Amino acid sequence: MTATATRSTYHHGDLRAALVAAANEMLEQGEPLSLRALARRAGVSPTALYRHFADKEALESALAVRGLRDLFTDLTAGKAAPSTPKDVTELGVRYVRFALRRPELFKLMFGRECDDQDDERVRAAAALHDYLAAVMADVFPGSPADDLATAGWGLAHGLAFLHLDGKLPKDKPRAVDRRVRAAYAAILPTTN
Amino acid sequence: MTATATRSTYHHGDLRAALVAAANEMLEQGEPLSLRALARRAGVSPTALYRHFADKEALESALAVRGLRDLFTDLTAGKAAPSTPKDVTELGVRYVRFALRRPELFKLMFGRECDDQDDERVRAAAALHDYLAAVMADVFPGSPADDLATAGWGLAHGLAFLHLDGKLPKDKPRAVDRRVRAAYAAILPTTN
DNA sequence: TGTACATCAGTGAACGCGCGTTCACTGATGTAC
DNA sequence: TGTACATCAGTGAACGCGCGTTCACTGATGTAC
Repeated sequence: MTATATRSTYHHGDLRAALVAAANEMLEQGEPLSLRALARRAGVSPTALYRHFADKEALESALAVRGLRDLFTDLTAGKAAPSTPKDVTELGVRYVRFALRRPELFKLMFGRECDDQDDERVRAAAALHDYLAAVMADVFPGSPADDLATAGWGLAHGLAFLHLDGKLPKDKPRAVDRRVRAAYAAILPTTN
Repeated sequence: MTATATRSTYHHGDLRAALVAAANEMLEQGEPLSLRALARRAGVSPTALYRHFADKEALESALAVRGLRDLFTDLTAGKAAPSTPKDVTELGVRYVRFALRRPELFKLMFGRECDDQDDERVRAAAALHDYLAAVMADVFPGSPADDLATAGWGLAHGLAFLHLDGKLPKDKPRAVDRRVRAAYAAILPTTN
């Protein structure tokens, strides 16, 4: 199933999957995404990509969808539904961790106007947003859930980008976690 | 004093200032910054820029410094020192407005690892950060001012980018203001 | 006041680069009879 | 079971693009005597 399975055949086997995997590797290593570089990494001619993606934007959209789903999974995995302000804080911590672990993917997902023609992408983004709003409504009943969700998301997003772009120090992951927790603690209602 | 004052002379008069102004125009119009496009807009050969800036990064740094100072001015202008949570909220509103009014400049200032060799730039960024921390210490005495400043900044920054990148609707400026206010109101301690 | 000359601020052509994309193609695969 | 042929998934060369930057240059300016 891996890229090596059908190695040395002219036909690749599952080039599309291999391309997505290679693109993710590049993004995780902080390399900017270029089709030519991607083809090089996948050991294939630049033209071959066009068998599987209409153009660069289509590839990026596919990656963004995958990223949105991964983020959603990261946020929801392994925990019961968040029910306390502390749980909300941990959501923020995970959000920032994701951004720092996969910086270029994160920028690809969020750091540009997105292609709203892509249904899958719209749905993946909406799922994320709805989930956050639902959590907030649960944790802070009575408050306007939408405003809280916007605030909670905005804070996580801002902290993520400030770290990503070197405006807050990101050298030590533990220190980043601590800073995120402190920020949420300083600000969330009923937390202190 | 404007670019037209010494028009049609071989020597420009004040090309450096004209370049910075033209670059600001480009950024405000959402055009990506390229030296060649900038030269075109300034009506000058691409080589001429190198009389005034060592390279592209130097130009960008100069623009970022200017942007940081403008933002600082925007935040502090026309008001007494902020003293209430409401004042803090207005700071956030102004921050987001700045980002939406000058999107490319904002991304230039914040949306990348910056050149910390540039003393002016480091100082301008520090001034901003110190100011926010001081305001927070004033408005919320007793709370850990640094954490609050990080949170307040992070929230403004996140809301700015979410709007900028189309994750929150930015069509109507008034609606954006309202959304920012609501987010701060939902979250700031002692505000509600 | 006029001239010689250094300096300064531009020009125009050219460089090499990596990019996304298109073109005409060919080798491998699968299917119908 | 074997063969003919359509289809599919790649290749390799080439396109035009805008970019940042360098080079050798020239026209304008200012200064010393």
